[in-house]
Amino acid sequence: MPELPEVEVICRGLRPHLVDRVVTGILASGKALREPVPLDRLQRELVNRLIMSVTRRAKFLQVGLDSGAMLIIHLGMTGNLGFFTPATEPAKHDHIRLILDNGLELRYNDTRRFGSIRILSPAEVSRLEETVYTTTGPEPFGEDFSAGYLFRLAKSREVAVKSFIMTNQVVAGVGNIYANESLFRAGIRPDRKVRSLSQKEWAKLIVAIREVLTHAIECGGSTISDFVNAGQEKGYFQINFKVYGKGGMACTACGAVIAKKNIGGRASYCCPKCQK
DNA sequence: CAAGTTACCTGACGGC
DNA sequence: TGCCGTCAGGTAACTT
Repeated sequence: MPELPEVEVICRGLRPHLVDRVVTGILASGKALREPVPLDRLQRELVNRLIMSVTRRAKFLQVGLDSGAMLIIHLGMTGNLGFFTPATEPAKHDHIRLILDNGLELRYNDTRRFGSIRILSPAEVSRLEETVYTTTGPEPFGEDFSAGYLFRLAKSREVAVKSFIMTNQVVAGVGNIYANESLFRAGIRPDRKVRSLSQKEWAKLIVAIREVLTHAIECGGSTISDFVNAGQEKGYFQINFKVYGKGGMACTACGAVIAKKNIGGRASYCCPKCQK
């Protein structure tokens, strides 16, 4: 489900309700996510600590505690977080419930259980990039995500540009939807081999990625089937999709038929006329 | 070493 | 009605 915009929307929704709160208890389904839920460590290192910050790195949510420890949550494909009253009946696939000191609960729901929850000690937090983020590249809004960086990284490689920008080590947070949409916005075909792109095309693609992600965040993310923010509201960027999920339909810019093909095992869409 | 494939898990949908 | 194959927003661990 969530790519960078959806995680950012959830992050912004969580922050005002979590900062200055204390987790007073934890309930878990007992089912493992991508990794087993470290319930004992959570009881010891999360419960009764004051929450200081809620931030995002790539598609990870980072909850900073007054001890210097940090809770790190990844939503996988179907993960979601929201606030509920204790009286609200738990939903199917609610796996973790954090009881808060303001009478609400933060619930983590994840149908496919591809997400993860980790707790890091202050020592581990000080080595975040070498530990959790070893395969996580630059943030798309950071200054080290530049045309020169991409050109150098790509010059001796043959992979399709769409697979390349979906690789977290290249740039963090761009998944299938926003890779398709960004390449349309940049006028670049998704199956172009990366070594064929000029510095100018990389510069154009960077601008397109930033604009698409920014617009999606402003729209509250994209709701394909079930994404909701922390307040259980849907996003509406999907009404702005130009190519994603539109195979066989007319391009809104030129009227040509949007093509669908498989690139690197993922559904890929492009306008054969607008994208070169 | 880069690039392609498989695996993790549940559910929705279309075809028969 | 149900069974089967396919597909889905992610990513790490394989294989080639």
